[in-house]
Amino acid sequence: MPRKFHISNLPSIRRMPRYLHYLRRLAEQGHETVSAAYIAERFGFEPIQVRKDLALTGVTGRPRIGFPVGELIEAIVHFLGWDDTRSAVLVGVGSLGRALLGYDGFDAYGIHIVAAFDNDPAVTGQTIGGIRVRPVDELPALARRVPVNIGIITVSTDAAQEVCDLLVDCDFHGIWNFAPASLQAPDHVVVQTVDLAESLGVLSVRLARAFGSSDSPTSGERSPSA
Amino acid sequence: MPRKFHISNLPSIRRMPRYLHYLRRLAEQGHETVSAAYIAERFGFEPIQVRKDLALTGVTGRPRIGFPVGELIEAIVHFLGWDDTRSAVLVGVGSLGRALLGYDGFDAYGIHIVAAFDNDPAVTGQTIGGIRVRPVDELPALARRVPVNIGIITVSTDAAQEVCDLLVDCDFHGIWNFAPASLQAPDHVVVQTVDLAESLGVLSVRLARAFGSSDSPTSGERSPSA
DNA sequence: TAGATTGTTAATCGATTAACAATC
DNA sequence: TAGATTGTTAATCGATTAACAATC
Repeated sequence: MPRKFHISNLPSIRRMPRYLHYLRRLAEQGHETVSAAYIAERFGFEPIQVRKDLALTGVTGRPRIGFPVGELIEAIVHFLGWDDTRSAVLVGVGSLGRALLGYDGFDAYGIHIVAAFDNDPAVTGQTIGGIRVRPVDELPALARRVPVNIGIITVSTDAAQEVCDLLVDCDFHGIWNFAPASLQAPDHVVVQTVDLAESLGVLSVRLARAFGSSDSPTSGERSPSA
Repeated sequence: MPRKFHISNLPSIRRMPRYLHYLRRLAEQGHETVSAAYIAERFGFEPIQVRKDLALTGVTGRPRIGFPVGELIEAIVHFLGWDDTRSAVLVGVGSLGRALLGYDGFDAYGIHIVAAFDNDPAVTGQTIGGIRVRPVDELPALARRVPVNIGIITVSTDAAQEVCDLLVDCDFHGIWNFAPASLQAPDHVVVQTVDLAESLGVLSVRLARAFGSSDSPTSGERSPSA
């Protein structure tokens, strides 16, 4: 038994949403079947990788024909657990929290935001994206009343760990974290961080390797509004 | 020569910003040295992995003592290219674009936003985070006047590819994409996508594996503001 | 000194890619 | 039928982990 819970096929899982997005477009365009090579071409992958990934969904293709687009879409949605909605609360209604609350597409990703919390009295009471913002101290009561799976953390770095602890205390199963902080939580809680610093780090290193270090002095023009 | 530009050590690169963040906190707390085991403990990594990662920065530790915190911080910043600012423009001033414009910490990540663009007349002319929003058709002229490395795409999925093409035409080197779309760009352009769908997919699969499928019906309580 | 911690060299592990028989 | 495309089995590749001598 592994000491730590270990997910295999993580790279494949990551690719699934991209396949799904593309397959939906193909379906709209009337494609009923698609070959692995065709999909691979679109993403710059090897066809064998696409076949291996799609095999995880349980859908089988037919030689000469390819894979059934509709079945694949359904199977990937199921594979990702997106056909099974989990409810979520959002904590931290700053500009990012506001942006997430305003996005009405999360239901397609199996997430339904049922409440939002913030401690700033200037924000509580407001309704954003149909969700009323409440003071954070009302969170435990709501979590007791309604089974909520997921907590979305969009507070500042300083407050993130504290909010994380609160969510853990309230028996949340998963945390979707947007604060640039490495949260510490018990092993049984799934913490998924969207780390912009990581993304910018990779972008920066890739740029440096492709083009050498930056060749554009920032000094050229200040913020043009100044 | 590899057909596709291939980055090695990508997993290590991804971990660097987390090390950096933690090391800075240690420095604030007065730590002058730190062992790989101590860092590993914090993140749940194996000490050898931390040693391997840190070795990439060129900093060498001393047996019995550990690694010099200050040197590590400097070396990681340099490794990530964050000591060398690249200028960027942002296209798409919706709620997410607004949130990014309002964030003043990007300079620490080697990015300086010099301009923002949108086609909505209700938005152009506004100043957000000290940046005036201009019509998109002014982008090429600005790109000619000021050397800009990076384009940040925060438009809708539908418009993302079009904006990407525009940035490519304007000789941008890198694209930081927040639209949930797999952009197609020439190989010499570095495209880094922040894919919330990917993140939600991984979160969802990890939750399903840890807890089985969702056990909380969404129906329990509607949006409480209703 | 003794022992903790490093850097290096080797072993393991998982993911990607290759090869190819099966089959529509 | 002929040939494109699949699923499977094997090989390669890169990343992680283990082992251990060097050293502060």
